[in-house]
Amino acid sequence: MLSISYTPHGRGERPNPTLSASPFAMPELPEVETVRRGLERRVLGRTISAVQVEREEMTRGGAARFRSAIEGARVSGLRRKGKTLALELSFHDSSATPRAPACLLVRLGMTGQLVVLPSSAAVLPHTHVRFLLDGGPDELRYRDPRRFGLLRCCAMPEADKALARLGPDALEISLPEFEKMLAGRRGAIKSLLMNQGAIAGLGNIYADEALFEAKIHPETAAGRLAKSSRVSLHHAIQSVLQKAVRLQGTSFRDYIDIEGKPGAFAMELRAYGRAGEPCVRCGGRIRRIIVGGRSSHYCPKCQRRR
DNA sequence: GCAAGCCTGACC
DNA sequence: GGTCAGGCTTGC
Repeated sequence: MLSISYTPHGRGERPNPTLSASPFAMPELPEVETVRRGLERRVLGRTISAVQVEREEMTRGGAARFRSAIEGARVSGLRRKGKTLALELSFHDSSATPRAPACLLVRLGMTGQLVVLPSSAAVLPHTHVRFLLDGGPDELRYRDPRRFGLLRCCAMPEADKALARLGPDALEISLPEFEKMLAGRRGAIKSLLMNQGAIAGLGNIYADEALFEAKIHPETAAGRLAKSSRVSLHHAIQSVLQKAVRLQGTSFRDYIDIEGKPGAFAMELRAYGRAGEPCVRCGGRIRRIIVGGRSSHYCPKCQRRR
């Protein structure tokens, strides 16, 4: 089994105790970055010779249009902003009507997976689109049991516009940008971190982890964070995401290796999903509350409200 | 019935 | 600029 990408459940890896409550690790920025790197190795520079749409509504705008917009394209670039992947498509056909560069935007939602497999491999349930590469022998498949994901093929300017609607990437945002983003915001910091238009890439899991690292209560008004808290939160976001990018890379390698090492998926979550457990820092009890309609996990003792 | 990410619409 | 609720889907 050759998977170029992030897949929540590999074959042969042991379930990770810290994730046992929620079997699917949601694709947030680190998982999407892992997918991007995998695609860079396996798909960049290759030509999508045919597209097979198994489920029309995944393509927005219709299967026929989707197919004709992509077939014959070479994957000339792979970008990521936040949790959105952009496959840049170029055409070098000799036809009378040359086609302008286009872009395939992919959002994995909750359970989306992009996988490169031999075309002969069994097609798993919930596989919605298959992209045949260079006329075979393998293909890129999009699979998404819950179908919260999005595939959209559009012209380049339109794709840029869509990406511009996202806030700065959470791995790239500078401290001044981050502070500007916080300024004047009266809502809960947790909600703001999950607002993709403000900062792109954080989901529920890493938002909780970053707030835990920075010792900030999730309901703190974003614009009222002290300078020291702004600095430590900015730093926590970067370090939590960087660590996760490293670990997902590891999990990916172990996934293709059937003998994957135990703990391959061990993203050590210190707050998320640990309600009722002792805080690893102070021994307090991790609490779960709802902030902005989302479950939030924090330590009431070391993440004090201010 | 709940959880996830993201959208939309209602409302202040 | 905010919040809140509802809807989508599936597996636990």
